Amino acid sequence: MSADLTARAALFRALSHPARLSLLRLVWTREASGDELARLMNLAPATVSHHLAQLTEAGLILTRQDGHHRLHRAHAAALDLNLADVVRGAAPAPTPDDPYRDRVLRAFLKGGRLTTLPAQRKKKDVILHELVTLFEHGRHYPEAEVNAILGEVYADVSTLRREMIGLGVLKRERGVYWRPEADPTDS
Amino acid sequence: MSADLTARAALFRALSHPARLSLLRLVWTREASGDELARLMNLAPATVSHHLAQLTEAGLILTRQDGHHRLHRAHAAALDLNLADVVRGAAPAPTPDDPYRDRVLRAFLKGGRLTTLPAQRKKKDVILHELVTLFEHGRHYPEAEVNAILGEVYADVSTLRREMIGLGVLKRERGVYWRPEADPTDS
DNA sequence: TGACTGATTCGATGCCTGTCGAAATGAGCC
DNA sequence: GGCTCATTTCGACAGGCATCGAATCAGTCA
Repeated sequence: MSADLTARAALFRALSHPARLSLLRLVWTREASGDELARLMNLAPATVSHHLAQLTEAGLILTRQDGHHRLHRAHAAALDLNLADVVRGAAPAPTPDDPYRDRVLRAFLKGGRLTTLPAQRKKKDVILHELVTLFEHGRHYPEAEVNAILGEVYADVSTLRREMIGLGVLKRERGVYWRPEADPTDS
Repeated sequence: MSADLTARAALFRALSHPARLSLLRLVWTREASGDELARLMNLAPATVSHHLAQLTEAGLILTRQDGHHRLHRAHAAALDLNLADVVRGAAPAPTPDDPYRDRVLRAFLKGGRLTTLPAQRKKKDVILHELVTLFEHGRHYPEAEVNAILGEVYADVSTLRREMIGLGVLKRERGVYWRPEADPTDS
């Protein structure tokens, strides 16, 4: 019953640019590396990487390492859906696993500690969503305990706190903190 | 065999915003008027109108007049497509008729003459695409003939010429004009 | 016809996105 | 370890888009 219109919109958003459709079609039957695609499409490698990242995040492209290259191919099965079903919410979640999330977590959380707080918003959100799981639902935390918990992970505790409040994954009132039940970024 | 990635991307673009998905779902089973939708979604009527226009242009919503209201409903049949087919180009054109195009043409072309050249780019493009059909494919036109043909439709011939060249629906070289085979806005 | 009401358009504002060059990263190889 | 090449990230810029209030338009009813 999770409507989650934003997630569905994100799927369509990934498909809403001609260059990305073109990319998908190019890797539909055979694998191709990033700069091969860049050459085929007359785009800068950076731009292709950008588009591939969006397709990957939507779960529409799979990637494997092969020597110096990284080979991409379309995840055709993920697209075998009826449009109307997706719009109405009858189709299964289009992104079963989230490779982007994994990449971000691996990149910034090393040995259980946060190396840097990402500046890019999407990545920061991933990190904050992950870190807030350190708090239990339905419990109230005094600021000192919040600081202790976050301090295990990252030195600049106050920034983390502020960012979590800003994102809404953590709530504060009268110096007491808690983790709200509903994720504010959902539907 | 027409790739026409831009048109396919446009379909996805129409679906790529949560508000538009929400609108589609609201009018999936029952009709609703614009300001009813605005109230339901807590958006300004202007914003809803904007989103409805995009959905309509993509052929996803049908509208009929009823008393003081204009009632909208989802064109569910237009969405009964397989995502992979649309991406690969195997699905039939998602927008069989184009109500937006019709509206623009009716608004600006009266009695076979152009009343005003629209300032809004999307509308101007519609008009220019329509007017360029006055020229045959594979023929070369001296400037005088171009002026004569366009003059039948609109007084400011030089602006029309310039805009068509700019859009790429008309080509010029050494004072000779012709209509290129491929629509530059396709593919 | 005139007036009313809902819908659309216009104009402004702020955010988001596509694009690229340059710099940083990372994976293989010696 | 260092070298090389592909890829990604960063920073910047331009163009596009969502949103709204105000002004305009259009259709209906009296």
